[in-house]
Order: sequence, then structure tokens, then C-alpha cells
Amino acid sequence: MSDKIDNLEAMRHSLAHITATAVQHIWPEAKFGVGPVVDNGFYYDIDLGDIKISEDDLPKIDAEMRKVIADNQTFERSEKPIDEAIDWAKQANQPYKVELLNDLKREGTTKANELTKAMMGLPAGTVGASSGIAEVGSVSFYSNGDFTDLCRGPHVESTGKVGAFRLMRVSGAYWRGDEKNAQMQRLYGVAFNTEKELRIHLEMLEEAKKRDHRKLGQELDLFFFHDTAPGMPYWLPNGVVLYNELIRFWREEHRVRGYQEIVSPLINKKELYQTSGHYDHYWEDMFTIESDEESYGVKPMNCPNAMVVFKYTTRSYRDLPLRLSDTDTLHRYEMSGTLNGLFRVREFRQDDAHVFVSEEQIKDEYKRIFEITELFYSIFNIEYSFRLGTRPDKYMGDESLWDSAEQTLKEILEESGKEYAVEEGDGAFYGPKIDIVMKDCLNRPWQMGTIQLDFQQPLRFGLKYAAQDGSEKTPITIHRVIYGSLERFIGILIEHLAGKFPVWLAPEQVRLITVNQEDATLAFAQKMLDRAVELGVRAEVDNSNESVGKKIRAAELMKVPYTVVIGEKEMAGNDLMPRIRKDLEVQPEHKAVTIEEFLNTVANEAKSRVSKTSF
RNA sequence: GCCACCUUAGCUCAGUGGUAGAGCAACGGUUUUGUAAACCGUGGGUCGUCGGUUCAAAUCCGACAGGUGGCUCCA
Repeated sequence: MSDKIDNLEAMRHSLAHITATAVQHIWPEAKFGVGPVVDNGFYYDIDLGDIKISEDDLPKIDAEMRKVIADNQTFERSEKPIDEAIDWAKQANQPYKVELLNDLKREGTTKANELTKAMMGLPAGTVGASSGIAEVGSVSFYSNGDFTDLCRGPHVESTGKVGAFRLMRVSGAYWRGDEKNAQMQRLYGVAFNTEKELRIHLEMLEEAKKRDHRKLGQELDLFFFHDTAPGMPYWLPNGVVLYNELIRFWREEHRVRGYQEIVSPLINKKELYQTSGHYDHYWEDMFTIESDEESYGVKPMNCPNAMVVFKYTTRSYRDLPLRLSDTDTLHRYEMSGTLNGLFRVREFRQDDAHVFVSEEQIKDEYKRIFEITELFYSIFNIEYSFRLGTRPDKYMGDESLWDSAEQTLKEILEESGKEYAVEEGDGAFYGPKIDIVMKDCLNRPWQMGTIQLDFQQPLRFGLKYAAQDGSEKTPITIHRVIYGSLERFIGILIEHLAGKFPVWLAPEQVRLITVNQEDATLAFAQKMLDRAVELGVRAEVDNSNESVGKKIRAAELMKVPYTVVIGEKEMAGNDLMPRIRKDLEVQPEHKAVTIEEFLNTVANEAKSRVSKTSF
């Protein structure tokens, strides 16, 4: 770790501290939670009772912070034995700090200190003020001016040395992340060493807004949301092209890899979910229907139906791995506050498949699935990472089975040589999983694909196959999606490409622009359009009574890959000079081509799903 | 669901107590255009919904709906 990073860390810590200082100056009754450093900045959780901080209060807090900074107060570090610290916190009327300290006492400060040292890269056993590590049994405090806060540090020397920052927003946050606890108010800030870095960060945020998939979804006429169905997208013709092309690609690649597609009911009796176990774990998050005195659930996932399909007929070891895929529409009653454009919706489709395997086949099948993953994610050239989710608090089945399943997934990940993170307790209730995570334009992580191991549902549904030795065995199910949901994937795709889709995905691949409104010009354009349609190229004619410049601009704004102007020259038999969207260009000077060359090239590019033009 | 904020024409936005405005888009006309915005004109809004305060509400208050940023949740 370089000094600069350490300094940035200390600086952000100090700013969180200064935020608390300012809040206490303004609202002396404030009770403080925690104020950690996060990506690009810091936050502080504060309980002000009935007083609600709104964004209008930020300038006031900011001004107070800058006063403290202008004072250049020294951060005085001190240590207290844990019991004294608890007394201090009680006296200071800081119940959250008392709670933290009591927990620290229970866990032992040694462990906490060693953890801190590990984070700071210091050797074990280091203690004392110079290292910033408290003696065993003690905790550290930092004081500046009239404010003292329990804090592990490190801090900068004085309040004047904190670089550039900006308070960004305020939001609610549950104490210790548990919704059963009191809701506190969280003040967020970003902070950098220099004004310039801060400015660059803020500009980046502005740029990110331009590629927000919700904004581009509207500008490019891809989809919209409506009060009639919150959280459920209406897909417009342009968006449906994207949707269908992605599914077409998926079908082609899965068909050759032995997947067979099924379709199953969207509405199922509650008994199905009782059998699968979803009734106990998921019923509250489902849309439900009472009809003919029966209770139905709108399906939130495909697996129970896939189990039914497996059980439909006798199965043999010869059938395994049995790979059943589907893209049925799913509904989940997500909490209103969590809905977010295409990233979290209540209605969506997954590029789903359930692979039924014997225990010996798990590893090999996982490898095959990893290969598919690699293919799909490399074609879009978007960064992704793996995340292993282990047994959650709410789980089904016995622990030893979970442990061995988790071990298997770890081995698979290790063997794949890919880096991965472990998220304890993040598995599905029926088994551990490997998730593929991608980031949106604001760097927020989203779970995309997921590959889950399931020993439970096959047991619950009583799935059996005839083994080679004539015995009956229960298969294991691998649940897997590559894109994740088509909705979320399209959202990520829009943001990463800023709406500039490769030719194979572009809703409109070619726009023909007429120079004038003469009948002959229109007829010529129409003939070229007919040929394009014949070759499977998605083309449109813009014959509006506008200047060529304006029509070019319109095509450019819709991010159409190819624009061709049709006028006297073309009609006289001259070659076309297609205008190529900048990001597709391989060379600034493109060559003239005949209509046939042009349309065939576009058709081939779309078919081979290349990301650059060959003109 | 929780906290804060937002909702005015198809879109982007102005309008803070005296019965609604602009640009773009749309439509009509003039023009007949050569690679990112020709010109003139026209239509379009119960100011998210419902209720309240007031002589008077887009504007103040409340509820609800939808959305944004977080929290929580996340198969």
C-alpha cells in the first residue's frame, strides 16, 4: 500500500469524524453510529430522533465542516481501557457507541486490533500510539476541538489536512444493517486528495448519467415503465429486437451444446411450491391468485416446473446430463423501494436451464457451463467477476451435504483459475451458488448469471433415474443462467455500450436518407430497402422533408450503425459512401461500395456477430 | 417495506398564492436540400390523483400513486 492511499484512507476517516463534529455542533443531541470509509468517500450514521435531515440541510452541515477544517484543530489520539470507554459513552449519552463497545468487550479488543493491523499491513503484535493500534484491552479515541469520538483511526494530523470533499446525499440506514433496528440517517460524502480529483469524480458521475439505461431506453425507444404495472417493463419494437437477438444467440449456442428447450405454466397451484420448498421460503414474495377456491402462485422461478418435467417420464443414467432450458416469464413481488429501471423489476425472463446430473458429472458439467459463460461474456467484452455464495441462515437440507457442495464449488473455482470472492450466507436456500457479477455505469455491482447446485429439490420431488447397476438414484440439479435476466442484462449492456449496439444487436442497422422528395429518389431508396429486407438487414428509409444534415443528425442520435445518403449520384450508379458510426470504424477512410457489397457485408457482420465493421 | 427527495405538453425544463410558458418533437405550408439542426405557421396541458386551507392553489397542507438515491431484501 502506498503512502498516498494510506493518507486518502486517513483523510476520509477524518472527514467522517469532521462530519460528526459538525452535526454535533448543529444538533448537540445527536447520537452517533458508525462512520466508515467507503469507495470514493465516507459516510456517518446519525440518529437525531425526530429531526429529519434533508438534502437542504447539507449546505449548513458543509459550512460547519469547513469551519472546523479552517480551525485546523489537531486530532488528539488517546486510549481508554474498555470499561472506562463504556462509562464515557454512557455519560456522553451515546447508546450506539455503548453497544459497539460492549460487543468489542465481548469479542475482545485483541481480535479487533489484529484485524485492524492486518488491514493496515502491520506486523502482528504492534501496539502503541505510533502505530495507531490500541493496547490489548483498550480502545482508541480521537478528539478535535470540543468533539471526541470512539474511532480506530487512522486520522490525519489535524482537521486542516483533509483534501477536497463534498457531501453528496442523505439517506436512511438501519442500525447495523438490520431492519428490525432503529433507522438512522446516513450522510454520504466523497473525498479526494485534490480538488482536481474531486472534480474529475463529479464529472464522471455526470457522464455516467448520460449512459443511464433508463435515459437511453427512452431516447432510443427501447422500453418504458407505466403506472399500470410498476416494475414491469413495456418493451417497444426497438427493445424487442435486442431482446430477441439475445435469445436467438443463446438458443443457437445452447442447442449445439445439448440443451433442449421447454415451456411450462406461468401460474401454478401452491402445492407445487409446497413440494419445492418455496412456499415456506418465498410465498410472501410471490404474486398470488385465489381462483375456484384454490390458491395459485405466479411463478417466480422455473425450477419447480423443471422438476415436474424431469419426473414426467422414466429417466435413465443414459439421459444424463439432461439439460432443460427455458425462458418463461417470471414475476416476483419485489419491495417497491428496491425497483430500479431494468436492474430490478417485478416481471422478467431468465435464460434459464436446469441440468440434471449424477454426482460424478457435476464438475465436468460446471466446466462446460463455464465455457458457455466465457463465450457469452467475451462477445460483449464486459468485465465480470465470480462470487461464491455459501449456506444462508434460512436453508434446507443437512449441513454435511451443504459443506460438501460448497467444497465442490470451491474446487471448481480453484481449478478454473479465476479469481472469486466468497460471500458467506449468500447461497440459495436449496444450495450454494457461483454468481457472475457485473457493474453498472455508477460502478454498482449487480448479480447477473448464476450457477447453483441443488441437492434438495430433486429429493423433495422424488426424482429418480435408473443407474447403470439397475438401482434407483436421485439426480442433482444445476440451476444456471448466463445472462441472468434478459432485462438486467440489457440494462447493463445499454450502459456499457452507451446505447451503441454492435450491428447484430442494433434495432436499426441501416438508415437510408433521401436527398430530396422526388418520386424517382424514393423509388430507388425503396428498392434498396426491399433488398435489405431480403438479406435480413434491418433498414429504414428517412424520406422526410428535412435537410440532409438534419436527417443525418437524427440517425446519429438514434445511434444507427450505418447511414447511406441516396441522391442523384447513387441513382446514376455511383458507389455508396456509407457513413459509419464512429465506434465501429476500423479506419477513418472508408471505401466506396456497391449496394450489393454494402448490404451483404452488413448482413454478414450481423450474422457473425462481429464488433467492428469490415468497411 | 423504511428514510430523504422528485412528479408542469410526447421529451428537456421555466414558472413559489392572482385562472399556464420556452426549446425540441408532432402537424400544415414554403423550400428540393449531399453527411450532426432551412424558413414560416398550427395544434397540444383538469400542472401525477384525491382531499383540505384560502376570496383565489401548479404554487401552502394531508393522503395516495409512480419515480430517484440509499437502507433492507435479493431464487
